[in-house]
Amino acid sequence: MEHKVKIYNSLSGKKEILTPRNEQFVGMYVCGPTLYSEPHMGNMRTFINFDLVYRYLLHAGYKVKYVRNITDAGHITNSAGQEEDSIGKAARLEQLQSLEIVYKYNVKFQELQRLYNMLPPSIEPTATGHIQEQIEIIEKILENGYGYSVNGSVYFDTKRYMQDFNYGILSGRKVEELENETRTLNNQDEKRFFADFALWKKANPEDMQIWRSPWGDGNPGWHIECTAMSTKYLGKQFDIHGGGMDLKFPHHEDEIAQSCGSFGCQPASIWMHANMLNVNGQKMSKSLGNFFLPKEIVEGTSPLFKKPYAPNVIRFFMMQAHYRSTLDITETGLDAAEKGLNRLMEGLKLIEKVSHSASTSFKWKELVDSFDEAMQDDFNAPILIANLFEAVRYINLINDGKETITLEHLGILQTAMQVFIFQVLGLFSEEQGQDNRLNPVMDLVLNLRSQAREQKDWTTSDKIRDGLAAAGIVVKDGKEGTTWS
RNA sequence: GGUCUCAUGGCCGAGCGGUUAGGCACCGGUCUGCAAAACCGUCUACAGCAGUUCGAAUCUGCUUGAGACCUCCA
Repeated sequence: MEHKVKIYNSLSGKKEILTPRNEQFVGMYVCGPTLYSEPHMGNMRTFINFDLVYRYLLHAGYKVKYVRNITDAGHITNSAGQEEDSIGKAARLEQLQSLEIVYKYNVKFQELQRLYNMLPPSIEPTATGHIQEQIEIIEKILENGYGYSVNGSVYFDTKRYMQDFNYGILSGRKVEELENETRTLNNQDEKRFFADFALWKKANPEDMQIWRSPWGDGNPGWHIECTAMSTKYLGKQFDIHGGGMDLKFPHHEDEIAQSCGSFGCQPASIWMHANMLNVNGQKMSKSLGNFFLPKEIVEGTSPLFKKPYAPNVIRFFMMQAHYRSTLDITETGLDAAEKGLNRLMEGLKLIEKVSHSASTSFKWKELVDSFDEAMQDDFNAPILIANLFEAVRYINLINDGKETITLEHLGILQTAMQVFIFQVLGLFSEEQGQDNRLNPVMDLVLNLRSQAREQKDWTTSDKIRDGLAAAGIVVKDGKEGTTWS
C-alpha cells in the first residue's frame, strides 16, 4: 500500500508530505519530561499523542527511530528573583539527592507509559549521560563565533547569530518586538543582549549536580541537551522533531539556533507541536496547581472526578481530539468516552459472530480505506474513530440482517478494525484484572437466578439482581443469556 | 503591553469553498416478565456584523469573548 503521510509542519505552517531523508527510515525526536516530579495528565497527553504518531508511522511501514530524552539535569532558572534548579529544589524538599529524585520519578514515568499502553521509544537518553556531547557542541558554537563565555558561563550570541540566520524562524518571533516587551530579568548583567541564552551555567555553591567543563564547573543550559542528543542518535539533520506546544518558544527556537550555530543546518525537516490539555479552559500546569496525576484518575482519587476511569478510556478520550487542538478534560467528556469506547469494543466482539453472505451490500472497501486516509491526514484520529464507529454501525446492521457482507470482506474489515484500534490507536484488547475467583461464584448465582426466571419466580430473580446491584455488580439479561459486570 | 491561536447543535469534538463527521445526552422504535443493557432511527449547529463568491462553518475585514507564548513548563 502506498503511504503518503501528511504532517502539519510548524516551521512552514502547512501540511507537508512526509519524505524521509532516508527512504523508509524515519528519525523522530521528541522532548521528554523533566523528572523533578511525577508527570501529570497534561504531560501524558503529549507523550500519548506522539505515541500515536510513532504507532502510525510504524503501521505505515516506516522503520522509525524514536528518540525521547529524559531531562535529569535541573536547569537553573530565574523564578521569583531566585536562581534555582528544579531538580535540586525537589531534592532539597524531599531530602534526597538529585539522582534519587530523577530515579524515583523515572520509575513512575515508566510505569505510566505501560499503564497508558505507550510503546517504548527506541531510546530514552538522559541529559546527564551526555554532558560531554553537550560540551562539544558548545565548543563548536564558540568556534563559529555564535557564543561567548563570561565568568565561567557560556551564552549564545543571538545578535551575532541573527546576522547569518533567522532567529525566530519557528515561533515567528521578532527579536525587536521581544526587546520592547522584556520583563525585568535578573542576572542580565552577564548577557550581552537580552535574547541571549545560557549554553553553560557556572555552578552555584549549593548546586547538587556539578560537571566539569572547559569553562569551569557548572551545569549545561536547558536547550543544549536536546541538540546534543538528537545529533548523537539521529544525526545533524533528521525528519521529525516533536514536543509540547509550550516548548515552541524559546526551547525549540533555541535548538534550531544551536544546530545552525554549530553545524550550520536546521536539525529537523518537520516540527510537530502537540497542544495542551486544559482544565476549565485553562492549560493544566504544575504552577497553576490545576493538574492531576494519571494515577489519581485511574484510581478515582482525584477530587475533580467522582469515579475512576480506566487508562483505556482516558487514552480513547484523548484520541477523540486532534493532537493540534486543545482538549478540555471533564467528567462528562470522560463518561461519554467510556460509553463510546464500549460501543466500539462491543462492535469488535460482534464482528466475530456475525454471519456472512454471498455479497456485500455496502461500500466496504471505501470504509476500510477511510481508516488509513484519516491517519494519513496529519494523524487525524478523531476522523479515524468516526469511521470506526461507522464500521460498527454496519456490523450491527449485518447482525440485524439489514446489510450483508461476504466472508472475505468480513475478514478484511475485521483485521483492519483490529489493527487500527489496537495497534494504531493503542487501545487495549481486554480490560484486565478481574478477579477470576468470582467467575464460578457468579456462574452459580446466575444459574440459580435463571432457574427462578424459568419458573417465573420474579420475586427471587429480582431479589438476586437487586442484591448483586447493591454489591456493585450489574446484571443484564440479553438475548443470548445473562451477563454481569 | 506585544505576538499568535481559537470561537461549531444540550455537552464533547471533526471539518480547511459545494457530500446531514462521529461520540455522549434527549426523543421515537426494536428487544424484554419488569428493569437495565444492547441495537436501529430522529435531532441540519457553526460568536456578532459587514464583504468576496453562482455558492462560506470554511476566504477577507471589523467587533466581542476565550486561551497560549513572551518566565520553568508537555
